[in-house]
Amino acid sequence: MGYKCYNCDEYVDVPDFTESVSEATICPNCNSDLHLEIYYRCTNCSYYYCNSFSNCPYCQKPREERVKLQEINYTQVTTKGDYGAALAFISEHEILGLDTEGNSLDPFENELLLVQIGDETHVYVFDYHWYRRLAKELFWMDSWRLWLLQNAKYDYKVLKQSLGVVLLNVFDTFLAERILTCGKERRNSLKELTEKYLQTEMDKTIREAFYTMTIETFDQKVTSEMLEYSARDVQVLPLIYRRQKWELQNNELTQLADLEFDVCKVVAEMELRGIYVNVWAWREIIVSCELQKKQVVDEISELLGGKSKATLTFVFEEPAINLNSTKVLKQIFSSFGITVSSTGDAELAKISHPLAELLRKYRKYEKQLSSFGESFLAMIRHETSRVHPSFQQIGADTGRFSCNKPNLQQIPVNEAYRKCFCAPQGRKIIACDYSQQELRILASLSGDPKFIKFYEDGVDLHTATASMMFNIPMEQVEKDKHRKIAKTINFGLAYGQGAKNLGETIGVDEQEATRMIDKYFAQFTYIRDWLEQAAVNAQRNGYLKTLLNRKRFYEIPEKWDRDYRRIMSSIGRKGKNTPIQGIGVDMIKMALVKIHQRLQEQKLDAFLINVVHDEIVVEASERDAVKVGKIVKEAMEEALSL
DNA sequence: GGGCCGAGCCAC
DNA sequence: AAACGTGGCTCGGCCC
Repeated sequence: MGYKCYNCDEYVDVPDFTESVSEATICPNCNSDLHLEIYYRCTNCSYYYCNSFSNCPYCQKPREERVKLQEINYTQVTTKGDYGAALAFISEHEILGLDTEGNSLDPFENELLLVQIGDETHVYVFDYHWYRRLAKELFWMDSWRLWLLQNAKYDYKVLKQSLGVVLLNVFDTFLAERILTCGKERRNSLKELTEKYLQTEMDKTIREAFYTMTIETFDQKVTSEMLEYSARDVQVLPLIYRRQKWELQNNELTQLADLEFDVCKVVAEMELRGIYVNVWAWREIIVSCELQKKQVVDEISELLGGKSKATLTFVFEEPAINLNSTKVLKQIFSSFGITVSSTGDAELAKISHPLAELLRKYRKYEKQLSSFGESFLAMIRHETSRVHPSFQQIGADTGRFSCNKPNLQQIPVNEAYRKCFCAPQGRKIIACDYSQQELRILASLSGDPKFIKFYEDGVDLHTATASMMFNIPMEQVEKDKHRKIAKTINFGLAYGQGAKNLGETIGVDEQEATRMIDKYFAQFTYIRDWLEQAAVNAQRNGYLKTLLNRKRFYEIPEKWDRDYRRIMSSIGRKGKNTPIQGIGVDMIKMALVKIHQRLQEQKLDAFLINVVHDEIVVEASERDAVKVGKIVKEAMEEALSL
């Protein structure tokens, strides 16, 4: 690939001119910047080229000029005439941008101030005088209309919460961009999308003015500038949509995008519903934790008190020593003549000193009290008496959800905590998870006949693996010896775990662990080969795909990078894991959509409340619980075949 | 006093 | 030298 310097017309050869090129290259002739980030993609042959060509260098098709934003053309609906014109305009268009403005990002506190609807030619802005009427008279759920939104989850929640309106077909430019660039730097804001696709600057600071307003002060405070910028947010949506749609089609990602857009609505509903927490039971855990923590702290004080002031001066400094500080802990250990590189649990376990043991206990209670203590309860909303977490639908680059405020995907497995997530009076919780989902995916992807047979025969997988590895009959497999090793390897597999780490987990040296791994792979050659091939593909191609074509990019370092080997081996491990995790994601997301649809179709008193990677949680009335359980099970099983 | 980052630890 | 994938939360500690 080559291009001309825009300054001196020198022709420069550049190895790979791709979408991801962002840094400017210097022209060897005149030293001016070549601005590689300005690129065009041929609409005929998909070839990328820079702005020094007026025709595609590959197929000669004339360059398609960048979309120029027209002057913003908007109407604030203030009269019946405006309203009528707006409704007529909307009913004529099957693809429309949609956005809302309010005074809070929290849908429970948000006061809806504006609803903007339109396309690149015209935007109608509805304020509180009109949007309620609009909500009644506009058929939002028209199945023939596609709503374009940036971060549809938010507006879906706001519209449902404020106006009781539900959107049917959505295209989310935020999610579309995430799908197109997964693994690359995240630049998904409307401002960044506008810069990328439309080469236009967008000022988002005006938005902040809405946060200072209420419906009462709206009429006095609103300015034409604010209206104009709210309209601008909608104007750009159809333009961005067209380019993203084209990119999605080219990458065979349309099906995946449609799935994610469906999931988006499910997630919005899930966040609005929230999940019930038994506050009383939760507080019981806190109280018992505090008691036990106090005991441990007392024991530690006693232990440290025995040291003389001379060697432990820092211990007696005010305020009392901070056991949460790793710096202080290291000092304390050194005063006992123990040097530690880390104060993590694995290190502490190796130290045979009463302090280490006490600290491990202290850590446990401290973690429970800080992350899962009163701060968790503070997130319960008084409006619903439930916690309403925020799910990031493609939070991880593998496609997995992430979750925060609170993160319901990291509740301790401890029964006491899990029991707190119960159903309110007269309702039931239904939770289903895939059994050994990722291992089964690996078995299927690799096609390993021995592994698959284990599953078909329904034997205990880890025992069978051990029997095969050590060449002994199943009956002779010892649980704490052979099976434990097999189980650890099975789980470490999908992550690309190495000998050193395996050795530490099962308590043997690195050499011995290497032998174990060799024995394992000697039996399961298909798995060995598949994992190796996945790693190579990731390193060679710079991306990997799942069965639904979900694509994750890897940034391949330059060969001369001094971290080249480290980064490449990391990409290899990610490559082994990504298809496995990613296919798990495809499955659970398909199941979510199916469950949501069927619960609605059958008008059951039930709704989704949580999803934890391979587990789906539904809350249902006692009356419908059995039916709902069946639906969840069936939907999850159907997704298995993808 | 807020932003940022690493350490440590919770989950799958 | 590191060598286990994907996240979020809280804390200490450093910087401005």
